[in-house]
Amino acid sequence: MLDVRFVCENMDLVEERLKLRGKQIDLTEIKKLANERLELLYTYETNQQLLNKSQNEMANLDKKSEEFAKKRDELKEISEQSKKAKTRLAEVLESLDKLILYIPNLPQESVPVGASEEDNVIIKTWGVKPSFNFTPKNHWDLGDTDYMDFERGSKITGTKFTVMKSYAAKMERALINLMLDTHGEAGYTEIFPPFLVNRTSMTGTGQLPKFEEDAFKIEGTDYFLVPTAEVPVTNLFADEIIPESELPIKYAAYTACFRKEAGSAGRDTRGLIRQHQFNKVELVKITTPETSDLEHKKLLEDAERILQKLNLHYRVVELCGADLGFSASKCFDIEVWLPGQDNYREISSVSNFLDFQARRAKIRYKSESEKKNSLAHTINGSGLAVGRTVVAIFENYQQEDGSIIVPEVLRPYMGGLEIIPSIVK
RNA sequence: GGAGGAAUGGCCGAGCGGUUUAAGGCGGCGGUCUUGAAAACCGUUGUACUGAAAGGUACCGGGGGUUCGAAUCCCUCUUCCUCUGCCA
Repeated sequence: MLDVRFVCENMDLVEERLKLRGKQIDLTEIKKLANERLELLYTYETNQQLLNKSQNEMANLDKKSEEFAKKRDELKEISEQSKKAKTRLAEVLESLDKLILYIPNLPQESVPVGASEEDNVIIKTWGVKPSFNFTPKNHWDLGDTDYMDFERGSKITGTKFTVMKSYAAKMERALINLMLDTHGEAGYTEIFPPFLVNRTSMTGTGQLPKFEEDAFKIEGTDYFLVPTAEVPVTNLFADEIIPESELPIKYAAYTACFRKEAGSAGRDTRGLIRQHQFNKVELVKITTPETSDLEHKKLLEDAERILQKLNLHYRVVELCGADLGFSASKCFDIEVWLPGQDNYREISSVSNFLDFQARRAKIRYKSESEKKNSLAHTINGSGLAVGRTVVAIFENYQQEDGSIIVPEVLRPYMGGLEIIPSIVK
């Protein structure tokens, strides 16, 4: 969330920056509540001071004296006023929280202006599109049903759940290991977190309260299925103060991810692209404000490395204001080339949140030079979405007969397998 | 799932409703002494809000209550430990 104080003192700037997201947001109610908070705080603290100062006096008075009774009644009056202010203060804070938690992060100044994803800016292209002397197939034509069983997935669970089988199942597992090993070599510590998180964690990283309809909730509990490993891993440091010497913290985590995909009904109905459950390896960094921009760019490179190892053609786009996620201040998407769809598709999203998540989750660090505590910066990115990587391999490495060449770097992870036999009839 | 016990500062550990301004110890930091170190001694020590500052307020697992006044009494929730049941 944004700093209430900053919002009140820079209302014009904040409104201007939020416009980059294509949204008009009214901040006057926030300012009103913030002022009331200060007034109440003053009333409460003045009364408390009076009460505290009377402590010794009361202790030393004869409990049966008239003076004691008189003083007691006097203090009772003050105490009641104090409690009233405190109650009202709690209400004001709650309303204030409610408002501020729904306000998205400010886009960084460098973020391109735009109205939709059409306005994202391509900043890099790596590799070349593979050429085929035949018409490349979709991954579902290459995989259905012996490698990817869409129908039985729907039967046992529901639509947008798929059963991975045989070499495709092995490839999911192999990719997870390849990704975790690669990131491990780059200095990321491996984390295997719980797949269920509580409401506080979901709020800390910004999935709640605004996007509850996107999350799967376990009935009868306050637990949510993780929509991304970002949630458990970033919240590892919630409510903690990290010594600066330990920064940057670099974590890599595999989890299954669960998303309701509310609002995207009718899109990507076929194939593995959009699923309610998918595997993902996520990279998370906690940094100081000074280094977050650099670490953001380095994290992008770490994610790109996987595609480079797999020799998959991709491009990097910087998201324009309108396409930016709620918590992000700046975001790069990596889009892999999918010949079967004749299109680039997002396979990784690498965001810098600055102190937006840190303020929500209370992730701080102790500065060595100044000996004070400050909010940390958080960064994360997919490294990569595993299911979509399988899609990319199937479509980019297909041969005319429908068999699929296993990328060399993946072979040691698949028992030396070189070719996935064709099941195309 | 059942039965007990516990929760106090970075850590350990005291704490009869009002000199608690949370004792004491350890650790950390600074200093004295020393060629250097150790030891000893002295000082210091968290977080948030508020304030220009001095300072003030709050925080003894969370929330509520009793009281002029709660770390202390009451209710409730959570977490951890021990024993026990079931279990990959």
